[in-house]
Amino acid sequence: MEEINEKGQTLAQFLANYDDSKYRHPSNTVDMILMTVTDKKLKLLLIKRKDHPFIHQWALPGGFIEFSEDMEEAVRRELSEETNITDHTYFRQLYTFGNADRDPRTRVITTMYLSMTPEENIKNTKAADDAQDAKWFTISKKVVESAEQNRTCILTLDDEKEVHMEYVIHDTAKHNYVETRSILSDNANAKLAADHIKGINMAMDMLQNRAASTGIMFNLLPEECTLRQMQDVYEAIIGHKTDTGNFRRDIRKMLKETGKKAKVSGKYAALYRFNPMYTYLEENL
Amino acid sequence: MEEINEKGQTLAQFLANYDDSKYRHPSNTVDMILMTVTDKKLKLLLIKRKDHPFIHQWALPGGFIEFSEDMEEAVRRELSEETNITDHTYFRQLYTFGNADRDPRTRVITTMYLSMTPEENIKNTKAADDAQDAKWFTISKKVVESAEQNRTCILTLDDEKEVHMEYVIHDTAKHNYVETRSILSDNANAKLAADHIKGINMAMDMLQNRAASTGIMFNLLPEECTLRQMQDVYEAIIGHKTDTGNFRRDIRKMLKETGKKAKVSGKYAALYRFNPMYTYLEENL
DNA sequence: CTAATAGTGTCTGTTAGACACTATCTA
DNA sequence: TAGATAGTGTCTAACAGACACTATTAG
Repeated sequence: MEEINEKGQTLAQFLANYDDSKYRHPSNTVDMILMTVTDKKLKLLLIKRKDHPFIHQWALPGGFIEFSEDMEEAVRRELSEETNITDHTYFRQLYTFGNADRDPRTRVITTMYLSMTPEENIKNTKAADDAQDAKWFTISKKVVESAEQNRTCILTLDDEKEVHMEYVIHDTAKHNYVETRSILSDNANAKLAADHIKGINMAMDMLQNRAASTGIMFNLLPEECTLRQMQDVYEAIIGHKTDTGNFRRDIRKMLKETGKKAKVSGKYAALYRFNPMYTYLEENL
Repeated sequence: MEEINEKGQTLAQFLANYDDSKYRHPSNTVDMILMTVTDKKLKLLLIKRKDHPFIHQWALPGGFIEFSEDMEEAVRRELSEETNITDHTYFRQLYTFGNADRDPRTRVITTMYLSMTPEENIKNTKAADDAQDAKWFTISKKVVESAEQNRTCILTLDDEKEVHMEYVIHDTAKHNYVETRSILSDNANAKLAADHIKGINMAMDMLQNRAASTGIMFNLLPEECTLRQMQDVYEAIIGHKTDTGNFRRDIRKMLKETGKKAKVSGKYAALYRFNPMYTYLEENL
């Protein structure tokens, strides 16, 4: 039985008359916060823009969503355009930024995705069409001051050669939300395009928060790895050293033994793999 | 100093030549998951669509984002269009759904917001232009089976008269993500439009997860309330009874005393208010 | 030998679940 | 009086932080 609306139209008739060209529409993009760990340091991929707007500023890789393309398809396409990353890379939606004035070209609504991959998966990183350069930056976020309703953190992005970006992040607890302000620090010699610092900050919050209680960090590790490798990645995420005994005691709950051993700096260390049963803890927003 | 791109253009010149009309653009909407608690039950506002597509189906209130309007402005506008809700209503972004085929009219990318308000704030709920009806549904999500890598829940939406919607939600833990499937149950006599069940399910997950560890539930309570009122709201969210002694012991950490007392069913009970210092725990995604 | 890393054991204070209990008011 | 709700106290097992410890290998 075909349903009919108040004008007596069937769905097919309604769609035939539907016209969305009367209104101007925003552009939609996906941006990727792509992380890996190399040399025991957490890294973020940034590109240097070669055109307006935000010319010569560092930005998250990303691009427009095509009209008939799912958002996840757009993310996968961008991932393979920017790097030679395989299809199995982990990514998850983080947040959608859509302030009316966030891009001077037109209204741009961007959905940011957090993506992670082990070092071994990154074959080469090419600078895409819109980029002058693409670089992996060491990223860290550290709390410098914490009071009852305020917290101050320093988020740094450093290429360990010439580029150093540093933001002071102030969080203030209001009645039912947390207000976050990000200020470019004086010792920075470059800056991030648009509102990208907001997404990067949210990604760091999420990662640091979930590192201990979920298996999220295993997306930065090879399938089989030693406890020491795990602890190195964990410490790269949270930004400080942690107790080895406690770390091992707690992480074991998430692991399966492989029976294999690998030689790591002299001694033979046991290899473990993540027990996917623990993916469960991650599910919740 | 004015920056110049490879074509020798300043930003102003670049923008003057920028034209986004060559590509067809998606439409962008905001949808609201608006909850309250009445009669010790968690409620969700749904509207019955009066036109194609999804005609006569129950849907989340929402609408198109105007070209020059911030997303949060669109949410506030929709909130006041659907209800007489004041400006102080809590809302937070949940997720953006943008599958290419999710709406038969055109490509529609929708960002869902979870919004909560105490019962007292809802003066009247009007059916908007696009709606035949607007109703508050009792919502609950309960786990019915839980194994190592699988979980089955039942999510019900019931108007306690004639409409009963029921979905079976299957979660399966994969290597690094959780796959969720939602199936309309046989005992349902109505259904939700488009993919709205997905957002509602995510909202319930988030609420249930954060109810114990954050102050999120205080958005459903008047500023000053008794411990019993809090426990009622908490139980409405998680869907089952909880131990009164333990609940009181734990919730006290988040409260400030007011010194006032209110008469609740005979006895005088102390009134408390939420200590916003605890907003902090909520911040993290 | 020392330095570095793999890996273990233990003590302690805090927390979460279970449950038993008293007090006060209404019907 | 019974029944409901306000509000408290206690026992226990699990957990998290701090820290001391052994074992093996490279240089």
